[in-house]
Amino acid sequence: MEKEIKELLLKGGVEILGTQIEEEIIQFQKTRKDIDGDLTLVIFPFVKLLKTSPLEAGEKIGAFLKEHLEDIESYNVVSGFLNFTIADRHWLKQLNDVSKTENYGFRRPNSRPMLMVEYSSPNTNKPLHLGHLRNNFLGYSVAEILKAYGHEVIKTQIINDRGIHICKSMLAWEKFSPTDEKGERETPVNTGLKGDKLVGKYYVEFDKQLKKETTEILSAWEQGNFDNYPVEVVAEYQRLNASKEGKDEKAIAGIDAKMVDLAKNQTSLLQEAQEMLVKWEARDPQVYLLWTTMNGWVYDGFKQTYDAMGVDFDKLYFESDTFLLGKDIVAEGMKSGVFYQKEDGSVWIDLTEEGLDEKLVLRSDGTAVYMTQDVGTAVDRFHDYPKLTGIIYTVGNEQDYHFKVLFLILEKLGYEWADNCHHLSYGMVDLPTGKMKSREGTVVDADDLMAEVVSQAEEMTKERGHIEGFTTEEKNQLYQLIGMGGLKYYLLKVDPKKRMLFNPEESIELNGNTGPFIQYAHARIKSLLKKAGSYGALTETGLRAEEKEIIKHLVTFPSVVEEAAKNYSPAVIANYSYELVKLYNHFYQSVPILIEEDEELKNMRLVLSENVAKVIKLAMQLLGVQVPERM
RNA sequence: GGGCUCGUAGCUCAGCUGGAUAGAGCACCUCCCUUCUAAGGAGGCGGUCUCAGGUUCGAAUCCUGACGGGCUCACCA
Repeated sequence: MEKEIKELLLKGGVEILGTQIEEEIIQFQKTRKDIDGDLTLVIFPFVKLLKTSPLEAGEKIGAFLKEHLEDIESYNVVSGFLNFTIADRHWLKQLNDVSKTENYGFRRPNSRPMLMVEYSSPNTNKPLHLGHLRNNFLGYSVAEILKAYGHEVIKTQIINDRGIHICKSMLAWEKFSPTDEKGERETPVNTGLKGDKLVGKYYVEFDKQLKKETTEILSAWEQGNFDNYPVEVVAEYQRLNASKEGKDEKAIAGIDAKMVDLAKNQTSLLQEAQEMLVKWEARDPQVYLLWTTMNGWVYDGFKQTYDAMGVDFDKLYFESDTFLLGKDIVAEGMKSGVFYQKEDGSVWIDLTEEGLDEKLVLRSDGTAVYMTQDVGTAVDRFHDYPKLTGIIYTVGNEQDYHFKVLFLILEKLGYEWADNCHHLSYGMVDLPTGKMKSREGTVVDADDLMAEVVSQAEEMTKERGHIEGFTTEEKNQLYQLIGMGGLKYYLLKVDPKKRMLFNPEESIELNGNTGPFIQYAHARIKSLLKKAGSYGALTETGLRAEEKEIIKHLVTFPSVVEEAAKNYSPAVIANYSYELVKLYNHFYQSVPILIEEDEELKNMRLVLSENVAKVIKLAMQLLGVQVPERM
């Protein structure tokens, strides 16, 4: 309808208004609830053009449109707004269109260019936590949204499986894991622990032991005991110590931190970890075996968590395979003058013209930094997928600067796809008690949280569900579906870029703007349709305001999908769904359906209900939320 | 200090490229289950859209500045 009006105005502008109409001044909006009409055209922009009063201009335009469009039944002009009332048959036709289209709102698959969505990308030393849940749900959902918008999408993650931190947990396991009667150290099998949890435990253990050894060294130094330490370290310590003289508290704290670092580097533990890294890089068989084994544990553990989350990947990248990438690109970039070398051999890029800093891309010893790898990995991916046109990185907003620099470097290197790379930056998830801090043990573990939410769903369902005749398995599936649906919806309904508060109690709430609220509406419609049995097709009937409102909202779904895709925002979908369900619930409560005696009206209401259920299901699919037939 | 980002009801959040009297949920208070699933619906209470300027017929929305929160500015990853 909007399109038709727009075309008509563009074409007929000169004829009725005596002047050409520019497309930008044609602005539609929803008609206010308390005013008659289904669609509103804003008149103000025309006023200037016509040099008449808003009322006069509105009347003129209204009369013209009514004359040419038969679906416009009437119009009125209220203080600069032209409100149209549109014929019921128009809305019924729209409903019919929705009804005939199976995946309503979705574009033809693979009708748009290929994109890659990277998400999750965890550190193998740390079990997944609440923050990862937001990351995973977001990444997965955005991938689904982009698919629905027609893009071909590759879901991927890069697994951070190498580096000094990995050696830390390996070393701690070798040194501190108790052995059982068979002489075996702890494994997921003999402890019953999830692999990622077991490895995480030793990573924590490493830190604990490291801290202990560091403190010992520091206290030895304080007592003047410097045996066995390199002279330059001792000298540095004494220099730092002397520099404390006359400084304020803050400065002293800074110096203390430096002294801690100094001592830390002298610990046998850290030195052993570094030796291990060197061995790993040299592919030492023993270290490599240990590395493979422990990583295997982690992957098994992560797999369980991913399954519970309901996310998946089309392709995995491992940092151990990619950490050397990018160095040759730097070499090329040096030739073309994008990078430059300092006297000590380190390589940099100057981004000061862009308002950023100088950024290191190769250390003076020639080794790569994070940025180098990221450049290499990106280029590598475009080799792996020749059809690829862009990458979306789902990474927390603490890396905003990093990605800004990364994209700028890629652009300067002349990759035309750099423009299509996007950092899907999301805010941290806070707890009511404040920030999550692993040191303070305030991290919310992903597995624990999911289990909690599912058991909560079980409790609620037992209390008020309609699940007579369900098998145990069906019941468990339902609990899973409701619990996870609630959690996903809770984390996705907020604009990704905003920092959000995670309130454990609210996350398992079922009233209001929640997953179960939406799921419930779906189940209720399904139950209604089941009771109705078969029913006829749409015929020309009158429409109540409640029905018209639903249809109006239904038909915006395609543009909502588009908006969500363009903004990489599942929140847009969530809010749309919530609005739809509210409209439907209102209708359901105030309009008889099955007991309606007029068959045509009953049919129409059933078709309407069916399509609301359909769109709810499609929208929830985009969030990775499943909807039940009964609950 | 520089850069980025956020600031809307007691709390958690919507408000798209400027449009009519700023919306939901939670919490609190009233009502509604012999009509189809009440995990629902109807209503009430609650706002100087952080502040100050500016642009405009018109600003929560755009611009500038201030204030407040967060992130970031490593030869760490």
